[in-house]
Amino acid sequence: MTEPKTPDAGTAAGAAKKHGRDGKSNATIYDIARIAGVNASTVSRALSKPGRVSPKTQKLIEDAAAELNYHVNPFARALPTGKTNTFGLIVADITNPTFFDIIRGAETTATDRDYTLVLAESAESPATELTAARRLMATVDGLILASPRMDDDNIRALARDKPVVVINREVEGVPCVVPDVHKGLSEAVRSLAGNGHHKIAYVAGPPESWMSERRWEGVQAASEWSRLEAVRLESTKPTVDGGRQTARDVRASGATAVLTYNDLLAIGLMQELQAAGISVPDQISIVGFDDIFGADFTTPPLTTVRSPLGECGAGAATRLLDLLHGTGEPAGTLSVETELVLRGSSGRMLSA
Amino acid sequence: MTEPKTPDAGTAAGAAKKHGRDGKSNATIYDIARIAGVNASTVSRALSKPGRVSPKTQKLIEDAAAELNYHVNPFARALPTGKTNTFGLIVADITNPTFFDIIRGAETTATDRDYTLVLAESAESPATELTAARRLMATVDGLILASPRMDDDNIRALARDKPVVVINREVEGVPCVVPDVHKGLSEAVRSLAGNGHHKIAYVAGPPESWMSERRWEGVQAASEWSRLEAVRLESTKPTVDGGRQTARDVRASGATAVLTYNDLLAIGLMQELQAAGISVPDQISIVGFDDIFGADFTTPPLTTVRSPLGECGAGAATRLLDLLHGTGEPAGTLSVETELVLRGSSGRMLSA
DNA sequence: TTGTAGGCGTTATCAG
DNA sequence: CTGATAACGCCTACAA
Repeated sequence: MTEPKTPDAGTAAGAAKKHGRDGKSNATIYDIARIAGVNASTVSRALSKPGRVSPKTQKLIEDAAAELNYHVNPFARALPTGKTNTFGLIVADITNPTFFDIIRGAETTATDRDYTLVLAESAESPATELTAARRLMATVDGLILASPRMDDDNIRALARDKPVVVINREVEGVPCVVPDVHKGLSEAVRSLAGNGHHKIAYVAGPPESWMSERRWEGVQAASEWSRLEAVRLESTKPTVDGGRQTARDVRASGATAVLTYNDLLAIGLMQELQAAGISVPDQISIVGFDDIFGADFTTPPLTTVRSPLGECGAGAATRLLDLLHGTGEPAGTLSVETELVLRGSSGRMLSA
Repeated sequence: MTEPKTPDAGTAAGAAKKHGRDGKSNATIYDIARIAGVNASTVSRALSKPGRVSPKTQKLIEDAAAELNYHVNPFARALPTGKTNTFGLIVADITNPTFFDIIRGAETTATDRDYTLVLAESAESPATELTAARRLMATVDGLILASPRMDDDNIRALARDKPVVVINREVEGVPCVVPDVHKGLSEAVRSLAGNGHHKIAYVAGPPESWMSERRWEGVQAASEWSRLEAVRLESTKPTVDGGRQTARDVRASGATAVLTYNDLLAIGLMQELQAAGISVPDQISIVGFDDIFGADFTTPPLTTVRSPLGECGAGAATRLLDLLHGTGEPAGTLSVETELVLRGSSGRMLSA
């Protein structure tokens, strides 16, 4: 407006240069202190807990900080306090789309509350999981375990160290977020019964899966209530491929409707059945579990019991952050509702 | 063997107790030093760079460390060195399954090489992206940007600070990992031409997407070569829903085959077209891009140009780690191959 | 080979 | 309200 300025006047680089910083290393509270003419500890106070410093020095310091483009060094901060504003999420299998939504939910609420998410996976191995957990424990303020495969004792041991929240499984003494199968499952079974089915099959997931057992129990309970016969079938792995492989057993079982441990199994099963010329749902009804991404891509689109995975991720993160901030229950299970999503893969049998 | 020991003798807790640690705070190199009867700096040496200490003291120290169940404090280590054994990955949209393979690839190679992956997303916003990047820069050794939306200059600025690798986009002076559209796209167009199509449409992605432009160029080039007419259509967002909304324009365009910026668009488009009673591929062929999870769930399964997303993630991570370790080129693009995955959604028109 | 001493950037505890 | 000063746990010259 008046006089020409040097090219970088007023910029952070300019300020840094002006104040003798080499621009490579970052500004520290000492640099700010020097410019603002106060002590470094005052700067620390002003920048961490606002209000404990006089308004004018506060402003002085903030200006200097802005000028230097100052950012706290998280490590230096973590050293005395132990806080990192970071939490870990360990999922059983990054490959499994079930976890996509969980990751998303957790990441979103993390950044919303100014936390950073660190991600790791266990590849379905209890040992790998424990290793990953131990590793993360050193760097994070808390940990979320999604469908953990390690045993309860290990989880409790971790939880003694730092806040831990478990998703998709109940562990005594540890805060958990678990979809309650009851509602969704009874809706599903009732729907099936209403469509004239008498015998249904449940295709189970991995034996280590806590949730698979809960779902089987739910199927049994609901079947009993609706006076249906329920049989249990095993699967090799909870994937599309695993689903394909169960087609044989499903047909042999004589069930006219099948519920699967998860959507992947359902999709594989449906593919295999259709390939064998069996019409879904005219000859057999299929109901999945979770409502993962892509469940509605199939023809017919998959009927499924939706687990609010995103909610679980977000809920667990919220729970953890509350724990970290002193609020929130130290333990207990947060139950989230499941619901039937009725699409095309289930319905009435076509009478031959 | 000789005398009765206390119940927890030999355990970490026992050792900690025996040596006066309260079991809450973690053991430090000083604790080890005391037990091993050496100086803390010797412990530091023994534990970080093996070989710079005599075999016997080395063993002494290692035993003490094991006894105390010692783990380095990453922050304390990071403070003097600046190294965190951590790198960041920022994806444009956690919602988009395209990125899950990338995340998986990066996570896997990260843990393989004993690094930890920190995840963040930009929600397709250049500003959010930059904020996230800045935030991560403070805590990580390097950064991977998957389909970044911010401009080249910002990326280069970040890259001046710490190693940065870009996926799905080319930025001058920054190491990149980019799928080369050429091969896959020419295969696709040739296949279409071979099936008697004369006019094809390209449904573009977001204007900020560098990759969308490359794909359009690729479509044009391949079309020219095969003497096809190519028209470009815009989309609102690169999602299933966005795909549905383009159905109208696609029909109006008069094209008999359409390539889309990504699979999500293709799936949405196919759903909408089929809902309108148009048969795929009998009346119109659809080819997606990427081959995301679920692309083969549709009926007919989606023909698509596969981008090796997992490879990109892994490649970028490897590249980054090499950079971090002094090996590897400082810049230049690593090109990975695309290929046509011929499934059911493309083919010959059914002559009316 | 090993010990000594200083520093990395913040926070916290005291005085003043 | 603000200024010294001592941790926090580890690394790294430098010296012995």
